[in-house]
Amino acid sequence: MDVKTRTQQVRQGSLGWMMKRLSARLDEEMNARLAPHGLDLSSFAIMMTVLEHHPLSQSAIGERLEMAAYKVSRALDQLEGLGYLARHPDPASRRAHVIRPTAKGEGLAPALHGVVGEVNGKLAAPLSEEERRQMAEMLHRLVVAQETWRTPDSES
Amino acid sequence: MDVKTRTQQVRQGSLGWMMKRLSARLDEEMNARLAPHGLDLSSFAIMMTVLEHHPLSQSAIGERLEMAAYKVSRALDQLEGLGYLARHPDPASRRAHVIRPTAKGEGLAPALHGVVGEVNGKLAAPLSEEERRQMAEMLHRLVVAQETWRTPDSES
DNA sequence: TATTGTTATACTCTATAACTATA
DNA sequence: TATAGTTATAGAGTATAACAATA
Repeated sequence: MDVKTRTQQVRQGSLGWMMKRLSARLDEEMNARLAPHGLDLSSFAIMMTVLEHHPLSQSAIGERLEMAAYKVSRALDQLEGLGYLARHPDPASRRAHVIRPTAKGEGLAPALHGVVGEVNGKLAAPLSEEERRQMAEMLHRLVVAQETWRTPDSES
Repeated sequence: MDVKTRTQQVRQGSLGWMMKRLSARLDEEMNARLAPHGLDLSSFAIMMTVLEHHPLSQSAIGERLEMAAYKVSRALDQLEGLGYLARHPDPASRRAHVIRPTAKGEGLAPALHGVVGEVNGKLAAPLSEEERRQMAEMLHRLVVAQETWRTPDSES
C-alpha cells in the first residue's frame, strides 16, 4: 500500500487512530535500540525507574509502573542476569528485597537516556520547537483528564 | 498510586509515553462500546472498511488494514455470523470472495460512527476547537513522516 | 507456479492462583 | 490474616506454514 492510501486512513481514524499508529511505531524503534543491551520495553521501564528512584522494593516497582508482580519478578531475573542491578536483603524485612543498580547498571544510564532522546527526537522531527512544547502540553492535559474517566460497562 | 505520582511519570516518558498511555485507554473505551454490538477492534476496523469501500476481497481488506489473512478470515466468520456482512462468490474468480455489508450491516453504520465520535470527543474534551485542529494536523505530519522511517536493526 | 482463502499447529504472552517465607 | 516474592499452569492471542482450490 502506498503512502497516499495510508494517509487517507489517517483521516478515517482521527486522533485515536494516529496515536495508536505512532505508539506502535515507537515501540518498534525502542525495541530495536534496546535489544543490543539485552533489554525489552518492560525491563527498560524497570531499569529507568530503579536508576531514578532506588532503593526500591519489587512491589514498589510494580506499583509505580502498574506492572503485575510476576512480570516484575521475571524482568528482574533478566536484569540481574545481565548484571545491571541486584536484589539485596532488606534489613527491615526478611521477605522484601531491596533493588539497586550495579555499577554496570549506572553505566548504562547514559545509553538509555540516549535511546529515549533519539526516539523522541525522531518522532518530533517534523515539529518546530514551539510545536513540540505545545504538543507535549496538550498531550499532558489529555493524559491527566483520562485518569479520571469512568469507562462504560461493556454490558449495556 | 495517586494522580500526582502518575503525572510525574508523564514527564518521564515524554511524547511517546503519553501517546502509548492514551492509545491503551482509547482501546478500552472502544472495546467497551463495541462489545454490545458483538464487535472487537479487529472486526470493527473491518466493518468500517467494508462499509466505506465495498465491494472488497478478503485480501484487499487485509492489505488496507495491514492485517494478516488468518485474522481477516477469523473476523469475517464473526461478522458473517452476526449478520453484518456476507461473503459472495466473485464472478471474476471462483477462489475469491466478494465482501459486502448486509442491510443489517448498513444499519450498524450510524452506531459505529457514533462510537468513534464519542470516544474521540471524550479524548479531545480538554482541548479547544482550535487546539483539536492543531493537534490533528501535527499528528498527521508525524504519521506521514513515520511512514518513511527506517528502523535500525536490533543486531548492531 | 502463484494466488485466495482456510485451517492446524506451535509458540509466545498473559493472567490466575497456588505456594513459601515471612510479618 | 495479610504481605513480598516466586512459580506452575492454564488460557488467550499470535504467527507459521501446510493445505485445497483455482488461476
